[in-house]
Amino acid sequence: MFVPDQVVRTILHADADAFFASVEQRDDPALRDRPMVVGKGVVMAASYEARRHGIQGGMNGGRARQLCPGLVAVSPRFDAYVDASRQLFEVFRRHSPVVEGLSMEEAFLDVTGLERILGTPPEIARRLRAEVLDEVGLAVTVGVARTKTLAKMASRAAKPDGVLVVAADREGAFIEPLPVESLWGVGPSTAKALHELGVRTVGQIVTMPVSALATAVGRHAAEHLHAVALCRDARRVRANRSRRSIGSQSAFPRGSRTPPDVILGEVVDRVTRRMRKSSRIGRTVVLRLRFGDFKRATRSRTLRRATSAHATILLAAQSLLADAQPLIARRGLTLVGVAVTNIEPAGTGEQLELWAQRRAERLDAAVDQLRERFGNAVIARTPMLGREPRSPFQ
DNA sequence: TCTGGGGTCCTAGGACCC
DNA sequence: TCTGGGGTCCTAGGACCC
Repeated sequence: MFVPDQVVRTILHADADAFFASVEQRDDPALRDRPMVVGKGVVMAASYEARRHGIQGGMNGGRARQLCPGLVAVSPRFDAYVDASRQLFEVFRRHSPVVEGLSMEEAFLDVTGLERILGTPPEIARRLRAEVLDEVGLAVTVGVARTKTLAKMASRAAKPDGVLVVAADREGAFIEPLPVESLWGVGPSTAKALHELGVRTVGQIVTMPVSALATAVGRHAAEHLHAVALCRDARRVRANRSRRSIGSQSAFPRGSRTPPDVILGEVVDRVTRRMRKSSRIGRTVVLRLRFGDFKRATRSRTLRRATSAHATILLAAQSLLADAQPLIARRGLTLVGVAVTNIEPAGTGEQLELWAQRRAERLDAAVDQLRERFGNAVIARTPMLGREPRSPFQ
């Protein structure tokens, strides 16, 4: 017999405010209380002082300077953000055994049943914020509610540097007046489709039959929207979610002099390095392209077995790029990316392979050093275990 | 002012199998 | 031999998020 989950859960959504920008302001007092952004070409993060001038993430740097002439732009320091993120999650994990990270700077925490150990949810939220500020030096906003969607929207509404608890009997009052585009998961396209139905607020979604919503946004999205607008969202906080893909991409101006296959090599290098570092292998290679008109296309190929070998993944990516050559010749190319999906942890056999690859990399580096010292003529590489790579395709 | 880099999830059609 | 239902896998595209 189906037994519904009757437990009323309490979920926290904790989100560091303007993360990259706040780390920069924390580390450089000269940047504090000033409109500043991280990223010189494109705004990757904007401080709240910059946001007051209308500057947003993703915006072009020139436009941002136009909006705020005194704007300071700094280059990103990813190592510092990775470090801050690690500290942030250490604090999160002290406040709940079930922490689901959504990005470097935000997570859901399931605090159901922790009242006698850690206190009431508002108390947990207050202490979590105080500890992050004290230990990491960053402001975190926390939303508390019964479901993920409500917790996420509560923290959004409480930003910056705030807490919002949505009590079970206040859920409708909180969510219904909000515009549809404030719903987590509703972007420009879905918002437009809803507006065309005359639906502007979350409350209005409830008044629409699901079938009418479905004609505009598809059945699955319609059912999801309807449920979420009624504050029904049974998704649990899931700890230990493993990643589904590892990718990298590189954008360049149209007509760039560097040939695409050179860029492809660099991109594959970054991807396979990260795969090996995290002991993951993957089976599907996805080539991402963006053309001169900024429209996008993907091409993918699934290999016989999962791998993280640079040569295999490069070969697959090169062959996909060759297939797309007619398209590229016609439309021009402005971005090349490679993602590997169907990711799994490397098993014993693959661990050996990874070990061999790392050894080969070290050997290559040693050979390069010798060549530098003694010149090319002296050093000859004998092919090791001279096995020709077989076609990776099915 | 032409728009970075890293991800997730869903859809839909075709191939293939039982 | 034909038809149908149900399932999985692969490929391509799109929406959305930080």
